[in-house]
Amino acid sequence: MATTCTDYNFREIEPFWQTFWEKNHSFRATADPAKPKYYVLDMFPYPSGAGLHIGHPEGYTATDILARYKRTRGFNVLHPIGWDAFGLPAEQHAVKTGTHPAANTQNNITNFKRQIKALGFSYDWDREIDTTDPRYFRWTQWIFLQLFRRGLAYVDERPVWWCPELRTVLANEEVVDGRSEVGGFPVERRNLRQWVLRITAYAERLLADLAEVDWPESTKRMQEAWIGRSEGAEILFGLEHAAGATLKIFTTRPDTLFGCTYMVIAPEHPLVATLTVPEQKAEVDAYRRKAAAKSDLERTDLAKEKSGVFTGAYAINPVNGSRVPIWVADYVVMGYGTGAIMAVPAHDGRDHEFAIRFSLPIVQVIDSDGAPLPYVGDGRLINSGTYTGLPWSEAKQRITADLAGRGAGQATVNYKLRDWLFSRQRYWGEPFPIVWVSAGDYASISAVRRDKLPDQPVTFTQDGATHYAVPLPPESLPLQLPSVQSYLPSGTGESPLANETNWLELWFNFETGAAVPASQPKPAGAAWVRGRRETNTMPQWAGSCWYYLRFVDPRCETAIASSESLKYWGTPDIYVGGAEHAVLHLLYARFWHKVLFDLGIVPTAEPFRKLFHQGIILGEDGEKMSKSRGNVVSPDTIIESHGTDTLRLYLMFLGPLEAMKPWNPRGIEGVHRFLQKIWRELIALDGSVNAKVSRANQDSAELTKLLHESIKKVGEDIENLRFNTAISQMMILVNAIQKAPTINIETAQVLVQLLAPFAPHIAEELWSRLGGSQSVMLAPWPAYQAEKIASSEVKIVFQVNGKHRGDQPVPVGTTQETALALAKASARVAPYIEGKVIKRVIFVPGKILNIVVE
RNA sequence: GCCCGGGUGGUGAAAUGGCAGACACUAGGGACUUAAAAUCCCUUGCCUGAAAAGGCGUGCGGGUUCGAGUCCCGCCCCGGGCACCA
Repeated sequence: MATTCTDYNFREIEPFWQTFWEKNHSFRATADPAKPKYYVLDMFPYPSGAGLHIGHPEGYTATDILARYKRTRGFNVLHPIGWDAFGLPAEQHAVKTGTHPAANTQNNITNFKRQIKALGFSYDWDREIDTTDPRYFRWTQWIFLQLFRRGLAYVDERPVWWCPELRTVLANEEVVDGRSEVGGFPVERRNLRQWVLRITAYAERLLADLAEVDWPESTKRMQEAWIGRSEGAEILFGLEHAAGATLKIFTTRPDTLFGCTYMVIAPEHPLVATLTVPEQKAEVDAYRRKAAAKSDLERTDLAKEKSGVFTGAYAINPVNGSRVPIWVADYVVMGYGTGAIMAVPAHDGRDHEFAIRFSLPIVQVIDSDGAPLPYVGDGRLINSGTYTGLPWSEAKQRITADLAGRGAGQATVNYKLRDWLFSRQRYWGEPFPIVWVSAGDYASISAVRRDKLPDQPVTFTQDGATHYAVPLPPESLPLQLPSVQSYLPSGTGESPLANETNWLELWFNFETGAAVPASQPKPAGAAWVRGRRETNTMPQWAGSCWYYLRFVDPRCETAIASSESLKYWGTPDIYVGGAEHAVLHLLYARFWHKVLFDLGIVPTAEPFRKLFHQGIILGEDGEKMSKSRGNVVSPDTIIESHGTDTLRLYLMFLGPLEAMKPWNPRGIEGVHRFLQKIWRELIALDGSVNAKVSRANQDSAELTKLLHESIKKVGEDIENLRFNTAISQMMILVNAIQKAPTINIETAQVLVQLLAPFAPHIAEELWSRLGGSQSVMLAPWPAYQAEKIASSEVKIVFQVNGKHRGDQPVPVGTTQETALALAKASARVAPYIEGKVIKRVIFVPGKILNIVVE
């Protein structure tokens, strides 16, 4: 059972074995309680029109090696793949060509599938999923409804990029230098009604549980920074002009409260209008307008010079009653803390810069031990009334506690993490399973379906009318996308779905989810209400937030996956993908997973126990691969010229998996030659087994030792994802086999087994020709024998004062005395110790003897 | 500015604190060949030397250690991420 070629003809061998695997369903994963499971997950690709990028096969080859290796170690391996297929490019293509995004997406998937199959990955294709398939996004919508029911989804006005010329909302990547990518028209920020997910409710757990996962430290640090927990205090400042009114600020430095000489509120702060005195109104309004017109980019660009205006109002410092001027400045942002700060110019760089610029007083309250201001270090308090003399950490607690006692403040924890903007004004995404109804209808629905609704109704108000969000009954899912006339946004800021009146405006049965266009008469029955569908769609993240759960039971029609499947397969044992997802995808997925955990649906609190990032492969020029640079390498080209086994091996031999490394086409020849050499050593010119390979042959002790060392090293390296050194070891073994006049056939078979996870096609072919039964994939991984590796002799290195002065083979177990005697007798060592006093001898048995002399 | 990585031959890279440069690539020389390709052998960090051998060498400067690419301190450079976060 092999091909008939006589030389290493990868063009014949590779398709042959790919067909074999496909016919035999070699990689189908079936739950088997008798076997331990191992779930290897790749970050599933977005099927772009450009096809596979060389970065895809890098990570996918790594996981494929691991998956194939684990199978031979007796694990029941789940290694699935699918498509993250909603998203902007397909929509843009649809706008341009008028073809349905689904058609374009299917074309791209077909192409991706062809490319991925050509790489010979051991995916279980029976589990293929596609996030745009209604049978899949039915459950994405279902999870949304769980979030909605638990009060974790709400509606709010949020700023988005708006292009007046195109009359459409733009994504960040569609805005280049303040202009639309298409057409180059100016863009502006505009508030639109958006769905928002309350990820901040999980901030504490998302942070704490990072301690439980085996992830790269850098990724954990990035998530920590993104969550941005800081402890401090909220402090209420009284307002001079309005008795009883207060201004709430957040600070991490309540210990510096006596050094507060002014306050700053964000331009968007709701109190700006009421605080500002009439004389300052014009100036403040002008400043606010200017700040609002600025993009985030401009606002940070202008950060070099602080700007701001005085409101004319004063606050009262709760700790000492001093009168503090209130300013408006855009270096304070509304989205963090309370949108207002107490400024302590002596101990904060930004406040200091601002105080200098506007000649505001600077009062030092922490002893800097002579260091210049601004001083942000620790120290004892000065100029701080009864707190003077306290160490700062103690002062923080005392001042906060004292303020709390008087109702003027409290200890708080703040997060940089914001709630997640979860809607897009686009066509090509999951529709929200939500219908908006009137207050009256909501009340009647609430009377009978209370358990399906959140504790607090989700509402928005427009043109004086308040709309209430009602979920579709889960049994009525999926809510499919209607076909539309145009994929262009409606022009009002709503998605193209807003133009589909018959889909949008409806009579809605809240018991069954049934819908009838509003243009038709209202059907009979108490459960029918007048509604309008949500026109937003979900972002691409939605589908990728839970796909790893669907893989365990991809065809389940009663749940996201059956509880038995979730129990057996659980979550991925290893997850491999790019570091570009370090924050967003990996944080969003953790959030959803925790919600599902709280619902009792998944058995663990964390989705990805072990995570690994493959490094980026750069172009030959050392730059990031990109179309515009023209340095993109396609896997197809290499497969055509050298075969996929060579490509796989080369990708892994380039360097450590996690490293960023440039593509170097010359190196491909090296690994290709390695495969040809293996073929030549094992197979004769006529295609039969080479005469030097026989069951009758006895391997030399050295070759036997090397073989067992190689079994050990290759296995260990695969477990640790150090594929480059595993390949080096195989090269060393093959070089030795080449030099041996004859080898035992079992040695050849073991070599083929070691090679199989890396270069599976040639391995299958050789295995078959060497007389192996069925597939090399079914042969258990060879075991090494420790006693075959142990040798009776070791080389001991002689050093004098740490410098290498020769070496000598000695029997294992040689004592320090014997070694020292040998060293003294050595012609190379002797001159360095002659006439010198030996101060000390360092002896590492079997390794090194270091003689320290005067 | 802050937070992560990283800096080793002509190149990609190896190296539990213990012989720096494994394994490859490139280049040079040789064998085989009418010739070329393929294949095989030798050389390939720098300096001195015919050789044996010796000296120097892992971005720079210090330190710890019998011994440092590896650990510590201070710099420089490159890459990535975040950034007025109170």
